[in-house]
Amino acid sequence: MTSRRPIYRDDAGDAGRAGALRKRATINDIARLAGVSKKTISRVINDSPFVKVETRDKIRAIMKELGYRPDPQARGLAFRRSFLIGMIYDNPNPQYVVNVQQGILEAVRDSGFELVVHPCNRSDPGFLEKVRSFVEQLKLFGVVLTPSVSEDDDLVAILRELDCPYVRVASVSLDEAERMIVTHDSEGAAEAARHLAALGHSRVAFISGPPSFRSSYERRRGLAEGLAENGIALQDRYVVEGAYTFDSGVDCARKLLAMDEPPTAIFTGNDEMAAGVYTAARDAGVAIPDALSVVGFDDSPIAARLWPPLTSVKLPIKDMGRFAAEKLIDLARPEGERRSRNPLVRPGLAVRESTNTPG
Amino acid sequence: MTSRRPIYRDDAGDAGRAGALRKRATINDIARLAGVSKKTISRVINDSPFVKVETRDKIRAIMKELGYRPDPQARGLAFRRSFLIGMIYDNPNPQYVVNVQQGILEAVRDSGFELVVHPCNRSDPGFLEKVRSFVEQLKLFGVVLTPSVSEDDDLVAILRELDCPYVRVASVSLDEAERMIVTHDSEGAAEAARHLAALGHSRVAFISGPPSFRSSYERRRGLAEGLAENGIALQDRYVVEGAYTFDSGVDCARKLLAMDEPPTAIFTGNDEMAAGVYTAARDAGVAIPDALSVVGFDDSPIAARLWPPLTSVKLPIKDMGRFAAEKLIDLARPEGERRSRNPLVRPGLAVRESTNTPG
DNA sequence: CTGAAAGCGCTTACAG
DNA sequence: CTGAAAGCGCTTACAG
Repeated sequence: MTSRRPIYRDDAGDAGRAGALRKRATINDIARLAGVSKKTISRVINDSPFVKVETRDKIRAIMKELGYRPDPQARGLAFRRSFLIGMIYDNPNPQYVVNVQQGILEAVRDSGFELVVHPCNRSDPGFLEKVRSFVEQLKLFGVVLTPSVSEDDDLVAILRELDCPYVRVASVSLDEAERMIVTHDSEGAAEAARHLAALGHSRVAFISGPPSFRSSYERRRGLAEGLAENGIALQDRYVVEGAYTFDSGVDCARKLLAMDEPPTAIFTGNDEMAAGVYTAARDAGVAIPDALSVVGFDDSPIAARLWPPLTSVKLPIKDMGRFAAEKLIDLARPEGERRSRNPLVRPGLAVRESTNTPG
Repeated sequence: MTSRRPIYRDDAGDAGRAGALRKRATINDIARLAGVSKKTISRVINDSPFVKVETRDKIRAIMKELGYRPDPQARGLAFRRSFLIGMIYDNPNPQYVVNVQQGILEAVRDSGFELVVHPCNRSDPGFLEKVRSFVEQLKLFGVVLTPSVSEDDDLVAILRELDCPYVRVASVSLDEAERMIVTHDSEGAAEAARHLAALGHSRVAFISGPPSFRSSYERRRGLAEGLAENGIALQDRYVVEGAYTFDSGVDCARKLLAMDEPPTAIFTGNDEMAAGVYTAARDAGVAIPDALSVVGFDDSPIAARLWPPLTSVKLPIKDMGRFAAEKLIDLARPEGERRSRNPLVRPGLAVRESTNTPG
């Protein structure tokens, strides 16, 4: 490659090359060619109805011919708003993060928007100010918030103050419908409970995520409700607090398995912790699923790669990201023209081989 | 939250509140307060040496007091370049993607740059034009390229043509040193080979990634060299082509295990395929590590969660991302002031429990 | 339906 | 070392 560099240098000098370094057309070029003012071009760019149809079509043709596309930076400066969508997250699970990103990117494709990612740390005392600065500096068009930052009302207050549109992804509704993607975690957990109850389990344990995540509470609630439907109580002694990490899963499972009357099934707040349960069970000589049933949450790639393959509650994470970004873009339309769809996000249960009748 | 909304509305009207919706200071405000022209402010912003020290300090103090920070959009428009760094990738492995992102974000923190992510599909015929459009529209400050897009010379040609700085992350050097982060994959593979040779394996197989990835070739080459050092040949019949996916790992391993004289050890191009080998081995009743040793590549989280825990070649992926972004930012400095570090990226071997002497 | 003027918040090119 | 003018490529507010 190195040797080729001069070639591009030369190309740069060659004004005859197709658009190589020839400057891109601007709104002024289009205006001149169309014989109208640049304000009219601006109207066409922004889909204003106040342009004669012939004028509009003529301008569009010229734009197309020159491959003209308005400069987002210049528009942004004049609009006082960029065309960037931010994803703000503080999530220990990378798989979750990429999936949401993929969803947002699908929604954003060919829309003229781009995605800026902004991880953060809620326990950092400067957290709120850093997010404020990020949003303010970039004059973000809007942001997508995922758990647990989506549950932070102080953060949301700042976004409102900055007049920055946002959509929150969370396990329960925390805001107006047009600003929420609700994931109904409790329903997924309830389904896991029904599955275990149907197999005959009554000593069911729960390893929760950290209390700073609303999902920890919702997943527990769903489990308790699903069990209750079948006349089974979720006993406090069978509920232990993990941290959504592999290691915490190992620790919690060790405690549960060391009990005098250990549970016959463990439901974990996510798959990472379920993987930890596998390790603890192996160390304790407890066979899955014959001596112990395990159900995870997320249905992440690891679920199918564990042995035995893990039964897990599945959330359409990528879709959630896409829906969130679509809502955000929708928020930009004049109120009358909003599509205002409220896509259904429902958890399901991916049943594999980690559950069986109680040993 | 909904009920609180009016509160912020009211706040907005309260000009007394600390900076709530008060407009942020601009270069003009600073100039007025400092009693100098905005050009001088601009000089301070851009660290020009042509400002009297007292003037500079006074201006800095005023900036600090008002919490002034120049508007990147306006600077970008004048500079004809944004302060956004792009990450362009086409990678089947989400874990790799997040790790590189994390590294870039570490480098970018507090630097005034932000990260825009741009996944793409190299097999899409419009691939090159889409990337061109992305870079051109956003007037990216620079881009980080990861495999396999980092190996695409046509893409690089476009970036040069657009005068967009870039840094390539790849398994071998493909460009000038200041534009490369070389990961030396072959060395990692050689180390895996030495480990297997030391255990006494001579029938060693390789499941490669797709040929469109340079790493597929480099990892094979390293394996062959490491074995050769120990007088062992990598036999063609033991080399099969996978696709860096779990399923391809299963398929390839099935073939290998069905041979008349199956290998006693399998080295895979990544951990995902190693997980596939585990599944195929279990189905075939082949015990790991006693009847079959397995070594993966990437040392991704899954490696430690498989059973038995997987021995794997470890690449400092996050560091690679950070180094790449640091180089990119460095490229912006005047040639004399570049720090021009060339950080060492070397693979290592994380030895776990998936390897043993040949059964 | 259309346009001339002013402005968004910065920098470049030139002059002193 | 410093500044007045012009410009980056768009939009807003106003006028017609």
